[in-house]
Amino acid sequence: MKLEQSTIKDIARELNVSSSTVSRALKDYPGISDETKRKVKEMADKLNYRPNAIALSLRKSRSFTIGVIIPEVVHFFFSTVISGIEEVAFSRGYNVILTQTNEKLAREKSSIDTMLSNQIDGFLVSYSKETTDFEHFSRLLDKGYPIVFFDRVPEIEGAIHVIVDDYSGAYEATKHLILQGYSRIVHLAGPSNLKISQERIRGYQNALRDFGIEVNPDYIVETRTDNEAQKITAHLLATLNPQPDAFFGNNDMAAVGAMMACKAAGFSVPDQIGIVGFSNWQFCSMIDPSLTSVAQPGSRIGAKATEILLDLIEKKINLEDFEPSVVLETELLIRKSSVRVDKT
Amino acid sequence: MKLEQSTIKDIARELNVSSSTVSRALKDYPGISDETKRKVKEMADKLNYRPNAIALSLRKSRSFTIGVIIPEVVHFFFSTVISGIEEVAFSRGYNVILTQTNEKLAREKSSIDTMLSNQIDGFLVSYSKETTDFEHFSRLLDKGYPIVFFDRVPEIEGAIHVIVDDYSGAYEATKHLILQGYSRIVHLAGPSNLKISQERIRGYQNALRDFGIEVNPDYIVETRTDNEAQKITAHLLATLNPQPDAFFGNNDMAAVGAMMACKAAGFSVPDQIGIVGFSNWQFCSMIDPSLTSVAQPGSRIGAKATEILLDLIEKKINLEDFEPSVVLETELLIRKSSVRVDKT
DNA sequence: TACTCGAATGCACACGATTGCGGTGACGAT
DNA sequence: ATCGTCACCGCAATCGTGTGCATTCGAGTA
Repeated sequence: MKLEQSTIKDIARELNVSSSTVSRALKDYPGISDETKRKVKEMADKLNYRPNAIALSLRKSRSFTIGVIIPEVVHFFFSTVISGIEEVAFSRGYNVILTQTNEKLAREKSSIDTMLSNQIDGFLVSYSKETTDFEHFSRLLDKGYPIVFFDRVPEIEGAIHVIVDDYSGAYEATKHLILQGYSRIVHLAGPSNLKISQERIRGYQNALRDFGIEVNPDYIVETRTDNEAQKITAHLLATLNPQPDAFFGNNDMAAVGAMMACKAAGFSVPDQIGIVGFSNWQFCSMIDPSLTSVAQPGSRIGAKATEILLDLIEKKINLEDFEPSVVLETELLIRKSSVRVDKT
Repeated sequence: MKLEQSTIKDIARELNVSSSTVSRALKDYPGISDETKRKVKEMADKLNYRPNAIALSLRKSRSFTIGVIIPEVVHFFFSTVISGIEEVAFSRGYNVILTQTNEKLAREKSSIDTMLSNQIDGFLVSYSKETTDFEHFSRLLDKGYPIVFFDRVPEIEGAIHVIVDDYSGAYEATKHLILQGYSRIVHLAGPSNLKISQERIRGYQNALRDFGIEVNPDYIVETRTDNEAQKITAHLLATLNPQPDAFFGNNDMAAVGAMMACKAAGFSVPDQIGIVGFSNWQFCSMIDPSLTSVAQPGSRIGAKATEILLDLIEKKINLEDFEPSVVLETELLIRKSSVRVDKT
């Protein structure tokens, strides 16, 4: 029932030396005889010694732990980001402590608090949908706390971002639909307080304009939950005039919802109605027709954000002379849901 | 640029009292005057004091942190488990530190090492596919370290498990196919060293037997990666004699792969070939035809495992008088892929 | 012999919080 | 004047590790 780890003192006692000697011997300090080093290391091995990271953290005011704050774990995109984060953190010897906010601001704040208590070395944050005021972040930034935001990023001066090029992703998706002959394209948009939603709307609008299609505000509809896209689409199909012939979803769930609604209403996809999603979730290639989607490199986002954060922590880079925003390219993966054989 | 948190000493200095008094005042110890308590708390507030969890951990040999070791983060089932874990841990004041093994044994071991260094209070583990020897776990158990295994569980004496009833899940799925009139049912099985795979195979076999259908070993095929199910299915359709009329996948990816292969080969699902998956991934209801699947309550598994672990850590329960295995029920969600209109 | 010098090692404190034990001063009782 | 009591508070050790400085010891030198 004893969980006792052996400590440096145990080794010291066994060998009748002081703990300082043991500490130095283990780290190959000069000024310790080879003989002693050998004996210490042997004994450490024998006692199955593991340095107490907690004690180390206390001493160095460094925990070698980074805190990740995300809205939801059960979300394909975020899970890939986490994976990227974990990969880089592990390889550089850092631990990852994880919380999800479930899109709640209160939870976001309290997570930050407990992480601060735990002396984490830095934050990786994608904030909640409820978050409109960023004071709790800027306060940390002012104190010099390393934070890297990803995906959902606040407009705070000096805050470092890692994002995908939502604008051009949306632009390319919309352009693709236009080139396939669709013209009455509905955008099922995301929450308007998120910059990513705004950027995607902008990309959508500009693509339309560039091809001489008028932007109709009725064609931009905000969907809040994952499930309501289907209902909304059914409603739009029944009421919009002229009737839309394509749907561009802010995410894949919305796009799939739209697809189901179209099918249910008797339209064929892609012949009558084209559909494009955003995120390239796993199921895109599994559904019928397979869903064209804008791929976000989630794992690369996580990896890149983590690299920057750790560089900041280790002072390899300075906040001042650092490019505050890293933009990763998206990729439009064209599948069946948006490719018409007959392009009339 | 100062990250300095204020400490108990700072409060003490400001107020000209000793740090012990501050500590006691903050925790409402008796023997401290109300006046002092008030002043201390005020000052703590003013200095934005946050207790240093690291120092506390060192003192109490408790970190209020649990370690989660899973094969992969980017996996619908595991992400729901993580979500459940995080939920319970957060509500009980624990941190979650996360690593993925990517199915590598070496990574599993090294993760355990760093977590031990970090003095975590207990482990939640689903081991890697490479893991066949459990010595690194049983050694910890022998030392009295709290571990709760979930989903993939080792056969170690005294190890606590939280699993779903894979056997009856598979049994019900197979039974459902049989009742729908399918009889030549292929099982696309998982890695045979995992108990969950074995249990699912057993459920499949027993259902067949109970309905008087002979178990044909050729109809049980192991699929190792997520992507190969499609190829394997195509091959089976071309070579097996008699030709199968249903596929029961060890997971949803395999089932979808089978579905695509069937469609590609010109069979209609579910009329000619029935398909059932396992896990009830999000996309099950989004594909066409929607996929019948055995739902695993991932989030409940995570939550339950965490509750048990924390109870163990807090000695609310004893290993000795504890039911070592918690089995959660699965639920067969019947959708279109397995329901024939014409049951000939 | 006395002195210096370098190699090897120990002492003591720091990191931040907790806690058993003992100290201080006021006050009342004898 | 002495003692006991009580409320209130401080001292110092502790957790495990790292590190500046002092110490020890033996060898070498004048």
